[in-house]
Amino acid sequence: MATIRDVSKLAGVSVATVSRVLNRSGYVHEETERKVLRAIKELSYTPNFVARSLSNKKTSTIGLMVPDITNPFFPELARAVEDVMQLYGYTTILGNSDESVEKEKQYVEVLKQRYIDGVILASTALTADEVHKFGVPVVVLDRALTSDTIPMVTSKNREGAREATRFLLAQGCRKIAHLRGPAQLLNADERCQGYLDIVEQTDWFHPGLVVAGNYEMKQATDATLALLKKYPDIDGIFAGNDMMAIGALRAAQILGISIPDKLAIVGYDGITMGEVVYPELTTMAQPIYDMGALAARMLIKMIEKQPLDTLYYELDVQLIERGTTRKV
Amino acid sequence: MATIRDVSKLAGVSVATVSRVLNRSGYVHEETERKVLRAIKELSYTPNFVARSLSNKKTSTIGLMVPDITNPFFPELARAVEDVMQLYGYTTILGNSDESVEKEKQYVEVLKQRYIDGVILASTALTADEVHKFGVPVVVLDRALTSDTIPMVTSKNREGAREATRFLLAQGCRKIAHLRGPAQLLNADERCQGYLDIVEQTDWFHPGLVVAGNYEMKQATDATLALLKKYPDIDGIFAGNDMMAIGALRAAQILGISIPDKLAIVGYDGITMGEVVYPELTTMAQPIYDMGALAARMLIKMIEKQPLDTLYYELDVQLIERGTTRKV
DNA sequence: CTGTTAGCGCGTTCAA
DNA sequence: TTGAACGCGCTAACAG
Repeated sequence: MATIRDVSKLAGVSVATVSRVLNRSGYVHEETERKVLRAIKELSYTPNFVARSLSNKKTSTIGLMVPDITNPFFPELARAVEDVMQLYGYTTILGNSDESVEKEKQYVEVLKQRYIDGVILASTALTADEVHKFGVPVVVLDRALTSDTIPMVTSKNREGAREATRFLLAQGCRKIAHLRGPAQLLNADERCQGYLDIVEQTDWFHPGLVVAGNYEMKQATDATLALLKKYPDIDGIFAGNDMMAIGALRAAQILGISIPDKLAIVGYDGITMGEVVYPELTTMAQPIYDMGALAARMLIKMIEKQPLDTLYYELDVQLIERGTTRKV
Repeated sequence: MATIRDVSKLAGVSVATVSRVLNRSGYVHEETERKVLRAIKELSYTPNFVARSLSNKKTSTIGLMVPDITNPFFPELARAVEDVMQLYGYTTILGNSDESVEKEKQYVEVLKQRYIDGVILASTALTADEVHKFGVPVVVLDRALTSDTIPMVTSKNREGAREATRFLLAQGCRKIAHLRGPAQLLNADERCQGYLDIVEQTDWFHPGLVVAGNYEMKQATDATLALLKKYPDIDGIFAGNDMMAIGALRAAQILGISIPDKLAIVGYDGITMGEVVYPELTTMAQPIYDMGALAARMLIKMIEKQPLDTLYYELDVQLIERGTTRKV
């Protein structure tokens, strides 16, 4: 690998000059620039990022922490982040935290040793304080922590949940249950709240219609089986995420309940899996890709010290009507 | 951030000595070591990887190139790679190539600038020659290129396809079709070959039973719709991957063909999506996680200049019987 | 406009 | 067993 020194010799100039044309910093005579460029081409020189990083303290590398890339919500997010980063000349390091606060902190430490420029935390369980201590630019994605100083992007969980529930009502459902997500997660709370906003005042509502879940399919299947056994007159289910909605669908299929005629189901997320089940899942879709891309853009701005016009983005969600609800 | 110099001052020794205890290289008096360790702790010093990399030419970072992390086969692979890398103190950079040879090459160049230690290429379209030119350790995963000098891990595609087809036969299927993968991919060829090995000599076989596909669901649905219309007596389908198998299942559902009674389906891969459809997909499962983990281990060995006992691993596949085939 | 030189933080001879 | 000093490749003053 040729170095900047080789180039400077071949071009008959100093390394500083080469550095200048490389970084478009400072003045360089046109003629000189041409010579340098020619030398660069001839040696097929490419600057060494590590050396540059050492003096710069900038690596053009960011970290993306997800709970588990295997969880169907995150690949699309990761894709979006990577796409944008790539576009701006950044490289992205992937980390799985398994929802463990410890692993997450530890990972960030490792990344800091490597002079990482910034971090995107998807679905973190960290507190705002802990995040501040990192000392590197951070954007938080999805399951937000509560803070008005940390840049964040989410979707309109509560409003989306309301809309989904209203939709079920409009479909003619007269007893709607909710499979809620894990208690520690803010977004699970918000979605549950949205559901309650709509149904709490109805004459048929009672707390037994809200069932605890963990965002996973298997558990949701079992829970739904039990739920439908106890309350056979339930004719609508709003699930806190798509995986649980699919779990509910599975339960209905096991019980031979016809979907969507006897039971309508609406999920939340808009992951691809909703399209492979049959009937296909009606869902309140988050703009997953957009969320990732936006977070990436925000982070880049922070890294490059540009001002953020908004610190907190709450993106719109959109109902996608498919087979698990009736056409109206 | 404290530097090695700060530590050396506090401990009253030279930076060389600190370096020695840090890397367990050379002799250090026990007493001296204690002093150094104490200073390190006191300053909560942690070595700067970038500086270390510059003199080392080693970054403890590897690149993982996948066609698209959004494709359900790859998250599990990525997870495995990341887990192992993490375990050995490496960090992994994720890249999506979109199957483009150009993007892939370009990405590797970027990574080389960053002194990446090695690369795992999942499903590459590069030739052996091109890979050699990289000049960094490489392990190729999944859709192998043909070369006996590049370390590689795959699964027993041909044998697995045979077994899957035989299984369908044993189920009593009397006319089995095959949805094959893209022509450029070696593994698609191998799986198709395996299918042919079994059925070519039967009296019912004819080339019309092999249908071209692209490993995607939508196209497989359409293809299957057409296929079943043309040959209504098909009672078994072996798909080149799970997504196409799910597409076939969807086609059957649309046509109201009862699965598995009238039509049995077997996929290939063992991705999680096979478990969310109903009936659940019978599939010839690859040990995806193991493949990723193995590739990661191989790469680490190469990086650390340890000898590889085997250059080419072909892991066993395993039939997972689920709902799209009858119980025998 | 251009060159010299001092860091960036750490590893590694080479002497002592 | 320890320390001084140079090199890794590049950026950024500071002089000219």
